[in-house]
Amino acid sequence: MNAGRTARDRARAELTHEIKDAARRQLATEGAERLSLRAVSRELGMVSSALYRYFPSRDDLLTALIIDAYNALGLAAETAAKNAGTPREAWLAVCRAVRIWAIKHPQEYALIYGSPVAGYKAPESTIEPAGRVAIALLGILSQAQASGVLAPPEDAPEPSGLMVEQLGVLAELAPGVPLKVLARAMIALTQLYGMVSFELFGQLVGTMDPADEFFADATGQLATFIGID
Amino acid sequence: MNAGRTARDRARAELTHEIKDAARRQLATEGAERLSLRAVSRELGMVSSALYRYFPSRDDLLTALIIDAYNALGLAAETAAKNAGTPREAWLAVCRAVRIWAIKHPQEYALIYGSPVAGYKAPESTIEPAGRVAIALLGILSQAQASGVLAPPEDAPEPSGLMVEQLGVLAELAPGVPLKVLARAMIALTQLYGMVSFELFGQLVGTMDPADEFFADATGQLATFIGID
DNA sequence: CGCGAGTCAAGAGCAGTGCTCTCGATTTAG
DNA sequence: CTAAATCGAGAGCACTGCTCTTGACTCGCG
Repeated sequence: MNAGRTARDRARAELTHEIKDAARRQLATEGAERLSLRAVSRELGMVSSALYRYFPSRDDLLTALIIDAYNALGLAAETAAKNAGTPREAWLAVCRAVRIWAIKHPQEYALIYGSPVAGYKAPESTIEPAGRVAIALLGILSQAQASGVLAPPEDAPEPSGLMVEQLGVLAELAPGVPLKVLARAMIALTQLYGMVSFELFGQLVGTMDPADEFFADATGQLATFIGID
Repeated sequence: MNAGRTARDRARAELTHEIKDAARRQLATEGAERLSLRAVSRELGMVSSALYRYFPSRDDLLTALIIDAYNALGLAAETAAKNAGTPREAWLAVCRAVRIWAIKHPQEYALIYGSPVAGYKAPESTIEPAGRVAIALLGILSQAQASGVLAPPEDAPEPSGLMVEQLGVLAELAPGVPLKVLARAMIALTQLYGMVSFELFGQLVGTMDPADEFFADATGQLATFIGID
């Protein structure tokens, strides 16, 4: 617990949290690039310079929000995976969870999967939370493989060249899953985010919008494409 | 020709072009949200307020850049389609052209396919150039259908419900192409942009980066998935 | 040709931004 | 109890987008 810490430490942690909350509120209404330290400080009734005691720069505040967003999305994905039955249901549930979270938090989704913020360089600390969704999906594949419901399509080409070692990195997180299945999983993963981004960023207005049916169709077809029966 | 116009008109057109060029230069080095009207005006040796005679606001300048970017990408895609042999080669060539253009103009790609700019509402004038790549791909499908090299996979599910009329809009641009092929084409299209965005936005660093082989593999597999032999 | 209307760049100015530094007050730790 | 660390407040700097006014220039109509 935080009982061992001083009053100042607890106050600091609380204020840090309040700052992020206010920033998130402003993020939702104004968007990432209009997020203003001064506006946040105004909302909290403090002076703008005081914020710099908690976040050394605007970019650091953004980094904190980015990490929180990755973790929130990752948690949503992991929860969906845990509460599903068969591997196929779990895969589809994770895809749905990603989309639903994105629709519910469009600005935060844009923050992590949209264009990188102006010259902003993502620090090391973001890459671990950024991988949680992918890891959840790989875990489902691994489980499907173990329970024998993974039917690698014969017509899938065997990866070659550089891809062998690139997919090897993923294979460590999904032991026993054939490389050609992992290659198709990467295709499905990029399709998932392409589809969600298109929907959120208004790219399929006039065609597949609303995208509920298209989304269900696509994730289902790609699950089959991967070999999750 | 512009011979019929006055000296003032020609000067205005030229300056408009120079402003966009300078803005594009700054876009490439600074990113979209750090694009500054004052910096552009400084580079052109004029005063910031003078720019407002040419673009009523920063958003209007961005809109002009967005339209130019859509058109440049669309032109690249159409050129690739024209210079290819078989429909399958044309399809793959368009995919490659999109990726290459995106890599060569990352900030402009981010401008049109990244997160929408802060509260910026895309005007009507952007939707027509935005469709050029999709229309080029649909044209290839139509051509493949006409020349009999389109082999709609039997295992592809028949679209139902709302998707039927949504895909119907696309069907007008690709007459004769079965709806289930169009559904898979939309899957391939969203995958294409998801893959390119992931690569450009640094999302697959540590896994599939560099992405050349993965890109070739994915586009090839999805072309087959659609039924373009 | 001449002159009014339209167009232009320039400048000052407003409200807002991120960020730095200094200053007293408060709290912590030795 | 005292010295050090931390805190919020405030002033200030260099920016930003944008508006309004001013005086000069150019165009086209009569």
